[in-house]
Amino acid sequence: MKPASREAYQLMHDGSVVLAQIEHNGFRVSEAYLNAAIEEITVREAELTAALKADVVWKTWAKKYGAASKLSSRTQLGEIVFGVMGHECRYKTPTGLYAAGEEAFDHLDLPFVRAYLELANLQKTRDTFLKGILSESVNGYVRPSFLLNSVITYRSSCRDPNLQNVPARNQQMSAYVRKAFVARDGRRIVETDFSGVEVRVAACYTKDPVLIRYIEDPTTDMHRDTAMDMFLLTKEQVEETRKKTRDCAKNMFVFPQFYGSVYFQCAPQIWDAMERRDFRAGKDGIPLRQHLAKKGIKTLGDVNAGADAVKGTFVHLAKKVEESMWNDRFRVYTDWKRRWWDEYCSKGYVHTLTGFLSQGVYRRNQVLNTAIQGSAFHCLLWSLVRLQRWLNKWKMKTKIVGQIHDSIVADVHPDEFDDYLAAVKQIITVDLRRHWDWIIVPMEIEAEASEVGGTWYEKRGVAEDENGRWVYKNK
DNA sequence: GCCCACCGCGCG
DNA sequence: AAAGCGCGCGGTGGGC
Repeated sequence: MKPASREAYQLMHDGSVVLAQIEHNGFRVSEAYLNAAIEEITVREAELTAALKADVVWKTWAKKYGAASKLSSRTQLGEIVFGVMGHECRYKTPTGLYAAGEEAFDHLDLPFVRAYLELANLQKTRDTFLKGILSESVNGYVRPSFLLNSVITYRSSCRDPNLQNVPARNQQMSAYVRKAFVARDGRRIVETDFSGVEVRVAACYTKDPVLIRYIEDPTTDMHRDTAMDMFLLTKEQVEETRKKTRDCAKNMFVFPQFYGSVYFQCAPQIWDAMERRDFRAGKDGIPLRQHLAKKGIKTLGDVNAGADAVKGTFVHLAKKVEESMWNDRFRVYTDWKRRWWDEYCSKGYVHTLTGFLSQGVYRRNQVLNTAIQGSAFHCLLWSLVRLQRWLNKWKMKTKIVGQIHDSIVADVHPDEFDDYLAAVKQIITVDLRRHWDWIIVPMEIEAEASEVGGTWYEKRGVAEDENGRWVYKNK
């Protein structure tokens, strides 16, 4: 860890102080709720376990492992499904075992495995999250440790409990866990996020004009454009199926590509998602795989090592999309990647825009990512320091209770609600840009809030009305 | 009983 | 041929 400028050191110092304040504040949790939820899952676990053990697959399992049979063993699951039952194995672990994570079964349609994964998900919910939070609760508050000195990119980490991996994407999991986090009496949970801060910071490093345009012009959308290329759809067809096609392009292609993934890794997951989640060519369109078939793309194609992408396969299309993304659309970004990597190779280190030194042995993708990830977090950290000082200055009742890489969670007093959100907005969209002149794109926030006395699960989007009041968005 | 590497999976 | 960034946590399986 090396803050290489006085300013960088100051940020670590001030950041440590504000994170300590957040730890001291603590996040309120409901122990009664946690106990009830744990109990509920345990009942469902028994039912699901019984159903699995009545399945014919379990007979096969017992034949192979006998008394050593263990339903919770992924190693055994992989051996049964791929080894004994002989289903096609697409992924191996680095040590040569059958990979048995969820994506290893994406191409299969086995009821036993579906039920197995549902059970595993419930157990994760209970054992990692609900029990983990409960065991850290003291008098109804958890006080996680935020670390600023442990992460290679100069981000923070969080532990005991980790507030930075609380379920959000899966509805059931999210509901189970986030309902445990409650506002203090008479307060509202408020969460404010930087929108797309890593992409914005990447634009600051690379100065790619196309990326900057995507950020500045709200009528453009790089994920939509990528979905059009990837699925051979019109803009309207993508918009009509936005939640599926556009978000798939975003999460399974664009983001992985920014992290340094490659087409033959992205393609299989997208190909499976298309079928599994019933993607269509427009609102009342035909299934996407049929649509692609009409355009001459009938199969996934060979994604194994050394395979050539054959024309007329989806892998080939993904390869073309990748080439146009990096050689054409984001040409300047690509040039930056080459220069950044060359600089690291010749000097053995790089400096971040926020004044930190990244030195050590890195792979290419790590070097390209480290500075961007760190600087993006430093935008949040600097804002957090400013926000806490503002709360102190005006002796506000509101307390910051957590931080999740690019978002701030607070227990906000209703009297302070509008002022608090106005302050966050001012700090992030105006003050931050004044403080760092390397920020050459706008910064924006999104805000969500619960009702008074609500939970972290109940938060809904809020926006500023013409009178400066922050109200719930449509419905 | 403890330690450790590996794996899978939650988040940004 | 290539092989997605950064974390924390719990379980398995092997070893002592």
